Amino acid sequence: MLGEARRAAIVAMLRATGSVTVAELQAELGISPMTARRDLAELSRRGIAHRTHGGAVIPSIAAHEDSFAHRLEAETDAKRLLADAAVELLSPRDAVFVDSSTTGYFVARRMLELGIELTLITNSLPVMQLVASHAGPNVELVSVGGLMRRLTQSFVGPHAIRTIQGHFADRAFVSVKALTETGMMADVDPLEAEVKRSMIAQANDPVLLIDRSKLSARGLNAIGPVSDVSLVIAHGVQASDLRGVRRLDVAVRVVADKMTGLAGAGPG
Amino acid sequence: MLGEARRAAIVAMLRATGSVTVAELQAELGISPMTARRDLAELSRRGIAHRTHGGAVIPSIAAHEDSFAHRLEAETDAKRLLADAAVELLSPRDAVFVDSSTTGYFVARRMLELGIELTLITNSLPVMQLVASHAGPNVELVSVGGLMRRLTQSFVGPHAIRTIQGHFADRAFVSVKALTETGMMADVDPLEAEVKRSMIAQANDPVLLIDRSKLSARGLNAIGPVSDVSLVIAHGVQASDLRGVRRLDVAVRVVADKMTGLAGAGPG
DNA sequence: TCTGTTTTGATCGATTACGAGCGATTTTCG
DNA sequence: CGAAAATCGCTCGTAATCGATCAAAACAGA
Repeated sequence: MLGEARRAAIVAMLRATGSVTVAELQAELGISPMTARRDLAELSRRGIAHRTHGGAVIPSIAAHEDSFAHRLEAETDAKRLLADAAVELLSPRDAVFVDSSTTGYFVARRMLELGIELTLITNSLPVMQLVASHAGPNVELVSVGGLMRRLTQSFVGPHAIRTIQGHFADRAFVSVKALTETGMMADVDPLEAEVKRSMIAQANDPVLLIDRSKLSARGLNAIGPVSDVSLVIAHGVQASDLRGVRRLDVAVRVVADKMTGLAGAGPG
Repeated sequence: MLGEARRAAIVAMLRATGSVTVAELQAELGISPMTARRDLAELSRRGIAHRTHGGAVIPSIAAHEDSFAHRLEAETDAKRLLADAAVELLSPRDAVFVDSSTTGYFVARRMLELGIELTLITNSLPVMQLVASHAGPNVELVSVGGLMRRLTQSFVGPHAIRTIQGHFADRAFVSVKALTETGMMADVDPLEAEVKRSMIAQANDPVLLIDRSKLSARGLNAIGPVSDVSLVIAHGVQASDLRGVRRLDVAVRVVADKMTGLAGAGPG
């Protein structure tokens, strides 16, 4: 039996029941456990199967990879540091845009912890929940309306844009999926990209927050040149990663881990 | 059984009933209590489940226990009956306004329980949370934006109005604080009243849901005559209470408690 | 046939999942 | 409020699984 045909059979079994075990493959296809593992590894690499101990499941079962809850777990320290740096910029009674990134969620949480009096404008449902349940009475919340995106728990679309354009804010805290070498900000979802673009446009001092994980991903939908923001706060990136930012002469602040040195490279 | 498949099964049980216990998992899946606990801990880490003593619940239910439970506990039976009657009016693919009343919350929950495919347009944060965590993929959610009112966990103001006016819906389910003898609907908060008025205006078949508790209160801010809605569904009211409604010749359906005979037919 | 490449199978130390024991904690109930 | 019951989760032993590595087999081209 040809390798590719065998893998196709494995895919068929996966689709049928939602999962396969190595032992099943051994019995069903007459192959050794090692070959079964190699095939599953290959299918996992292609994104067709999600490898687990003893076998594999179809990705949709374990697809929470990109869900909000799962993203919260990744790079938590970095986001906390970014949030700390971000809230330092705030003054009482500021109006602030916060987007639907997990980094934005951390920023909002830090704001509430410090009890700063301000107005929050967001398209993120988790941020709304946060404010509704944890905020003191001196925090105003404005929700951007629109259609809900399940994956990111956020609201997008024309109504969201119109509401954003109806507000002027002192600052915006935005995080993007990708930052190219030419200094373009981009995101995977076009509607989400539009929201971020509008927030940046409607804020006096838009701030871009990025950590290392953001630089590898490729975003397809351009948001705009990084020169649209007045400050970039970064964590865990190398100088070469910020080439595009430097080229456009945007102020950068790099936050460092706790004890290892201090923040504040570059103008800013 | 594969670990991930087992956890997927747990998630399915959670979604079906809203909660699971360790003992249930032990019986249903044939696993040890320790494994059940480990799975629940993992799902909790992913944000899919909220751990409790003896088992776990869906996160949003836990969240509501703090903020919303108090109002929800009042007149629960009445609201459930109203909700049952309300969802009977729905057809697949309807677009529906739901306001920020607790009755509206019950209606939304009943819709999701029945898995009806529809588009929900709401200004209620709890309803949004409900849809975000409980709804299947065939439910669309549109959030009305605007300023958050802490007391009712809802969004109001000009941006909310504009978003509502940008939509036409098949139905609207609205509950009001007061219904006068002359047939005027009213509410205590002017902004909230404005939202309800807009929802009624933008729906083909607006429906007013009222229980006895609504008739005693006095609302200061007029919403409009009850003749603006095409149907009133009431519970626990006496004929005299509905004088204003009858005067304006609006269709009324009175839902009765379980076994005591129904007005307007239909299963209660 | 010979030789080089690719695929498959077997070995084995390391890793991981699972279940049982048990003291600590929480809940229930008198 | 105190005691009993249930639940929790830490720890450890066992069993299954994993994947790196190397050898055998299948295959291709000269």
